Parts: sequence; structure tokens; C-alpha cells
Amino acid sequence: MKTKITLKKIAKEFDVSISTVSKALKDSHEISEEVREKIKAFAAYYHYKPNSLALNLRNQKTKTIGVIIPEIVHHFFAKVISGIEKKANEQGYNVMICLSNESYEKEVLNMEMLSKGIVDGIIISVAKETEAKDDYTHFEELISDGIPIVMFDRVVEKIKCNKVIADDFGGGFLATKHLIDEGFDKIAILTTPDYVTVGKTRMEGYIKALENHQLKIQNDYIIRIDEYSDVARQIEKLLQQENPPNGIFAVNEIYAATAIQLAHKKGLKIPEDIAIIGFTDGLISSFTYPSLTTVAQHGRAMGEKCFDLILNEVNNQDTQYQHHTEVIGTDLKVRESTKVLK
Amino acid sequence: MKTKITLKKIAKEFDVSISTVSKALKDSHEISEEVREKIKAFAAYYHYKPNSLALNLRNQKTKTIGVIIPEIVHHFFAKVISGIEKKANEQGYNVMICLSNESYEKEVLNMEMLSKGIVDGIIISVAKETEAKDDYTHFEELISDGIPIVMFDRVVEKIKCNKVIADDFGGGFLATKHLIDEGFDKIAILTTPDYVTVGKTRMEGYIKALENHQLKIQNDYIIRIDEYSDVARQIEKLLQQENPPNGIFAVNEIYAATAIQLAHKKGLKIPEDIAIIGFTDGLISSFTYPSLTTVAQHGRAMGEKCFDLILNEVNNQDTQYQHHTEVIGTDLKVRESTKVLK
DNA sequence: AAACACGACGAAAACGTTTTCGTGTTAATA
DNA sequence: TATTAACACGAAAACGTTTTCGTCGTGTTT
Repeated sequence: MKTKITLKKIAKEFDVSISTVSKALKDSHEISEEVREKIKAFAAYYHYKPNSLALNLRNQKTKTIGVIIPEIVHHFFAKVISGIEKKANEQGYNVMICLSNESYEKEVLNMEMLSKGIVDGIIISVAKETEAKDDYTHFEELISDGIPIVMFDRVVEKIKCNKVIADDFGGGFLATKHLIDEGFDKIAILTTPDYVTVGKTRMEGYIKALENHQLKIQNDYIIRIDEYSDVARQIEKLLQQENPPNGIFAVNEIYAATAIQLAHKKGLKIPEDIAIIGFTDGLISSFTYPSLTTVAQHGRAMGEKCFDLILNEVNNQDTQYQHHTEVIGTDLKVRESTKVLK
Repeated sequence: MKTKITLKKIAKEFDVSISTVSKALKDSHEISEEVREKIKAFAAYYHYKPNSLALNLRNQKTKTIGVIIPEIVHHFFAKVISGIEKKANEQGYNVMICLSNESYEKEVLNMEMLSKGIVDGIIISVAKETEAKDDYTHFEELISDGIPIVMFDRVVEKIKCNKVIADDFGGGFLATKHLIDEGFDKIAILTTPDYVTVGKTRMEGYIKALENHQLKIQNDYIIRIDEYSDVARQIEKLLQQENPPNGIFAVNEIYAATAIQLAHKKGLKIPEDIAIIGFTDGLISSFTYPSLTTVAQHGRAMGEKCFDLILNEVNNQDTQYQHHTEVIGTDLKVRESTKVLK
């Protein structure tokens, strides 16, 4: 292949030193205008661009942030990324995206790769498998090596770093309260296994709301979905209980949309017979029938905040840095699946 | 901050040369077992990892592929990325994702950034604005500089590089033929402006199918959606014509899902009064009511193919390389929105 | 005793930059 | 005429690796 043009080659072409070329291209007054111009013309002709690797190596920073997410085919994560990317671009930073596919092993691999000097900091949402395994040594290592880390959404309590989370508790509370306010009193929850902290926290909001309104917490209304077996079947069982719920709070959009379909199938009217509310305002919500009320999570805002925090830490590595957790509020997008016309 | 551990520092610690350390860590027999072991222990303790920048600079390759997509909050592109990422990981490659946000300027910026030596090759789907502007000099430059490029989905004919596209023509044909076969004879199309080549090509399939069945091509059945004004309004107009269609082929999922909603609003029964079919099997399709028949695009497969091609070119830069265009077949996912029970 | 082999390590180049600190030539000044 | 100032450029270090080619000392072989 045509090998890339470098300072060295330009220098050779005009029989000058590399320093001269470098200075000429930066319009240094040290170099005579004549030499300057001919070097610049030559460089432009061959599309000379300074090699980033060399620059990064010299400057000991890359102006690149690594992002590790569990899954990219997921509206929320995509939103967060777009937030990160936006802010990063404004600041002349690049973004390197890695997928853990919810796997502990891939997460560790990604972290190792990113910690080899190619990024200045890492933004991560931890994989479900890692949460289940409860092993966070890979985070501790990197932090002790001085690499700034920001966690978002799926964060781990015991690791000391900056964090950005949605107000999962508040969102769960809001969603449940909304159902209660609309007159529903037998409210079930479709949630995740407890090791997924966001699911757990949303459920705590759900419980709090029930308690506030003197509603009983019923174990058969609490469905922890096992994603490794048939999701629809598990939801169907809930609907077929002898004392079925008249309201469902699903901790994500997919569970909610699936519940809507199953309710249709069972001939239930939504929201008259059963109201349904989801979490995360993805694309699906507006197109279900009836359209789905959800708790909006503001993924984009979370992404932007993540970048602010990481940039801050990257630029403040000398001082004793104070970590904190940023909570991004959630709010209700009321659509048709909960709105009973009176 | 705690500055990173390097060969130099380890060398200093044991008062040996850098070469000795490097060799010791690679278990070279040149180094005595005693020295080897103590160096390895020390390195492990401090999580020594060879700096990638230095390695990449030395090896003149980065094992990183850059990917530029117009939009990440888009199921199809997310799928493609996940395909690329999967293959890349298998081969020990990293992926650097950049977003053009459909902007020509950002696309150019991204290309320039990636061409500064940080990636070995670039996979790109071109921005709508670039297609509209019809200016592709930034591609020509990079290619003439010897940087391998693979285009996917939104490709540009005149640029000589490897390409991966869906069978848009075949898909458009398939979708339209399906509607015809199901007994619909007044078939409209919701498409993009002509400069978006995928939309244009899908429409050519649509026209071909109509012709094959001796159906007239009606201009008022061809709606080129302008995304900068109210999309729903434009679709609504189609439904309100004095001679409305009884079948709609939408070149993407959003237009199709919107059409479903508007049909409901107008009191039309789907598919009895009007059948609707979409393109790209995203998440939405399964959750609309009725569920949406679509043409599946196999984004993941496209991503995998992209990586195969780029890897091939990266590894074959010396030989005279033959570019070609890979077409990934599409197929029908028949759901409820077109299936009339007889 | 001389030649040789081998074990264990170091020096230095190379990748592509930037930047500091010379250095030599010419022109202006005392 | 001797000193100095300005100008135009070069040498070299540094970033962190890997790798080739020494080199030095010790021990073995003839």
C-alpha cells in the first residue's frame, strides 16, 4: 500500500531536518517564509496529518474516553451513548465503545484493553453477570492504577468512583403512585432478579408507594422475571392467578409491552380492566396499542453528565478528588395505558 | 495521580536495562530464571500492561477499526455494530464508534480524526446530508491515502471500495408482491426523498412488482416523506385522499408504525381495510397492534460481513486488491398487519 | 594454554511527534 | 574592526515498546 506521509519523508524531500518541517507546518516564524510555504504546499498535497499515536504517546494523553455498555441494541444505552458522544465532541474528545454483552469475562477483557493507555478514562454500566457474580476486583485494580472511572445506571455501591444514576427509587414510586391515584388497587410488579440493582431499587419505590397507601405487599404480585426462560409464560401466569392484578408496573419497556399483548390475548381491556406502566421511554412505548405510559429516564442527560464527570476527573488528577453520585430525575410520560376516561 | 508503571520504572527498580525487563516479561530464556521471576512478580504486583500506543506506533498498526454511523439510536445500526463488534472481538480487534448525526460536516470531521493513524480501516454508512450534498471527496482522499474503507447500507456508487448492502430492491419487490398476493391492489409507498439511495432502491422494487402485476403506478400513492416537517401529517393526507390505498408499503419501521396508528384513528381495520408492511425488523414491529409484517434486513449479518471485508483488505494491502459489493438477502417476516384470514 | 561456546545481559534503533537548546551565518552596531 | 543581534535552521531528548546485535565473563574443549 501507499505508506503514510510523515514529517520524516517531507524532510527528506526538501533535504531539511524534521524539526524544520514540524515548525514550518505550525507556521513558526523561525522558518523562512519561502521554506515554510513550499513545505506546507507539499504537505497539503499529500494530505499530511500528524499521527495521533505519536502525539498521544508524547503528550501522555489520548483525548479518548472508553465506554463499556452491556448491550447496544437497547434504546436506553444508545441514548446514553449519544449524550456522551455529543459532549465529547464539543470538547474535542473521541469515544471508544465496547460491548460486554452482559458477560463478566468480556467486561474484564474490555477493561484490560482500555487500560493499556488508549483512553484517558472509562465510563461503564456493569454487566448483569458481574452483578450476579459480585466480583469487582477489575474495577478496584484500574482505580488503584489511577484510571478515572465513571459508572452509570448499573453502578456498584462499594466501588469508590463517580456515578450517574436515574432516580430508580423515585421512578418506581412515581409509577406505582400513579396507578394508585388512577384508582387501581391490586398492583403487581414485573421486575428483575434482585442482583440487578436498578430493578431492585425500582421495586423498593413500588413497595414504598404501596405502604404509603396502606396497600398490602403480596408476594404473588411480585414477579422476578428470569430472562433465561420463557418471559411471556411468566407474565401469563400472573394474569391467570385466581385473584389477578388490575395494575402492572413493569421495570422496563419490553416486559410492559409483552404484558399489553398478553392482556389483549386474554381479552382484557386496557386500561379499564388492567392498567400497565413501563420504565424507560424507548421507541416501543409510543407505538403499542394502547400507547404505553412510562417513567422517562433521560438517558441522554445521563450520558452528558457522565462525560462532564469523567472530564473533570481527567483534568484533576493531581488534586485529591472527591467522588460523588449524580442522580438524574425521572418523570412520568402519561399515555393511554393508564388513563381511564371518567 | 499515580503515574503508570512502565518498563523503564521496573528497570530502574532492579537496576537492569529496559531490554532485560522486556525480555523477562516475555519469558525469554536469555534472562536468568532468578531475574525473570522477580521482575515478573514485581510487574504483576503493579498490574503492568504494555502501553498500546507505543506498541501500535512501533508495529504500525492498531488492531482497531473505526465505524461511522449516522445515528446510534436506531435499531438497525445498533444491530450492525453488534455484528461488527462480535467479529472484531473474535479476531482481537477493537471498534471505535463515531456518530455523524446525519451531518456532512461531522462525517468529514470523523473521517479526518480516524485517519490520523488510530485505526487500521474504516466502516461507514454515509450521512443523509452527504448523500444530498453529493460530495464525496473526503472518501476519495482517504482511499488515495491507502486507508481501507468499507461502506454499508448507505453506500455511494462511484466510490471504489468494498460495500455491503441489503437487497433493497428485492426487499421492496417482496414486500409489494406480498401485498398483491394477499389481494390488495391499491398500494401506496411511504418512502424517503430520492437522494436517500436505500429508499429509492426499495421503491424501484415496489414499482417493479406493480408492473409485474399490471398495476398502475400512481403518483399520488408515492409519498416521499420530508422528515423536517410533520411526518404524521404527510401520512394522514395519503389516507384522506378520495381514492385511498388499501395497502401501504413503508420503507422503514417508524413510517409503518405511524401509519398503523393513523389508520386506527381513522377507524380503519388492519389488515381488512388496509394492510401495512414495513422494512427493517426492529423492536417496534412485534409490539404494534396488530403486529407489523416487515422485510427483515439482517443487520447483524451485514455487520459481520463488513468486518470480514475490512479485515481482508487490511491484511492484503500489498496485493492489487479487488473490491466488490456484497448483497445480503432480505426476507419477509409475516405478522398480523397483512395477513387476512380467509 | 589457546580457542571456543554459551549464558546473561546491555545498547541502540525504530515507530512519529514536539520542543528546547544550541549553532552558524549574515547584518547591524559601537 | 570587533562585538552583538537577528535570522534560519539542526540536534537531540522524550513518550514506551520490541528486537537485533553486541559484549563481557565464565567454563569447556582441544
